[in-house]
Amino acid sequence: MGMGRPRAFDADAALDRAMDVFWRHGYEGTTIAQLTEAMNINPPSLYAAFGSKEGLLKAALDRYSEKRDAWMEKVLGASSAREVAERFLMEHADAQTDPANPPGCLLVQGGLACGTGSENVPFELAARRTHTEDQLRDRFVRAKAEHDLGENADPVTLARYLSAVTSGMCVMASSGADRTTLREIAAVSLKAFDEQAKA
Amino acid sequence: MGMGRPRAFDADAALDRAMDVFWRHGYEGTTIAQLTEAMNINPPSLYAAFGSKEGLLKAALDRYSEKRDAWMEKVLGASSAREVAERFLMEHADAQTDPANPPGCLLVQGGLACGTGSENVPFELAARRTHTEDQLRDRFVRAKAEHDLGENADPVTLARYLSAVTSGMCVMASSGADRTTLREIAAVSLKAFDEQAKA
DNA sequence: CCACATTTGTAGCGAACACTACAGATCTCT
DNA sequence: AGAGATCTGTAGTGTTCGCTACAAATGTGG
Repeated sequence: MGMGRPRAFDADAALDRAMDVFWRHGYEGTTIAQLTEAMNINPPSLYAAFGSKEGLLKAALDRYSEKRDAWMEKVLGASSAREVAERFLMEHADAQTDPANPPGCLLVQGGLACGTGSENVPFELAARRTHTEDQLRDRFVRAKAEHDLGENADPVTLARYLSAVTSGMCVMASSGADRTTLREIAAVSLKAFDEQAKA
Repeated sequence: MGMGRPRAFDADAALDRAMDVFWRHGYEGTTIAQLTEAMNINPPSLYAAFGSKEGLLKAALDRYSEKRDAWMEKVLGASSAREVAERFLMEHADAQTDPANPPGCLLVQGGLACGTGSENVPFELAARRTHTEDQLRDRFVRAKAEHDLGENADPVTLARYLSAVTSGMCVMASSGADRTTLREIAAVSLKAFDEQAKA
């Protein structure tokens, strides 16, 4: 008995293309048509190889996790906890703005949705988040004028930092983090503020 | 000439219901059917009052911003920058876990999508984020055993904090934050780590 | 060369989506 | 009371979604 016609595309290369699409548009914002076009295959090939749209996402996440684990090994291999933290944060900043990939991280962006016809919704949301950030910044500008903040403290950076932390808390809250957990994060964040504020 | 039949529902109350649905399922994950059921009206009433699904979201965001502005006024009214930061962070922790609302913040959750049939995708993503957090925690447990971290430093809290910051950076990166901005956030975050680590 | 197994492309399936036509109901104003 | 205006509920519209039936194409083993 024969072994059947061989697959005419490279599954790993196709997965990389799919990962990029999911990363850019989120799981729900991605359509099968976008995926098949990016992967250069037809729907039956996709379903034969990955089972379903969700199966394809999981395969893409597995591939993403492989790269991430290799990267984490480098981070965790630092000789001190302090350097682990520094590498983790800085490498994240670089990875999330790497022009070779869509912005952000697949594990967060995958849950976002920017489907066709509602691309301006994320824009609208971002604008309103920025508004809060601006309010904080203005307050810190005033504080600096009142010598309530150090000479080298930057109101823009402080406001951005607080905004980033609360956005991160959002992500964790949506994953089920409880109030105690979020308060602990807030308490630790405040220490960074104290250090930065007296600069 | 007459003024027409009066509206049979309270627009503000309906808006609150819509806000809850958007908050819980994200914009794209929300269907008109879910909205009309929650608002207790029929599609034509929704479209007559708000124009479109996106128009309804904007109206809900406006209503959300009103409440948020009132809340921010309280925060910004603190007498010192330090207390502004503390209130901002702590009130966020509480607001995002307020059982009266869905978890998180509408301005972030609104961009998420948990449509019917893919509720497990956010779950899958969260599990993989937790994996990274666990790797960090284990590394910090080791660091503590090696007296590389203070006696009172909590590996779980430190790992959670770093995870929250990087998730927040994701949200900002997806809104267009550049590398320099993210590195500044990372640098500030590191100061909190230092303070916490020597505890 | 001939069964057999698997992939590929075309074409289209049922379901769900955002949205609306239409007719009857309910108001205000004269 | 009657005319004009707006809302309400029913029942759809066309489109797009994830997914698949089917037949032709392409491989292997006997």
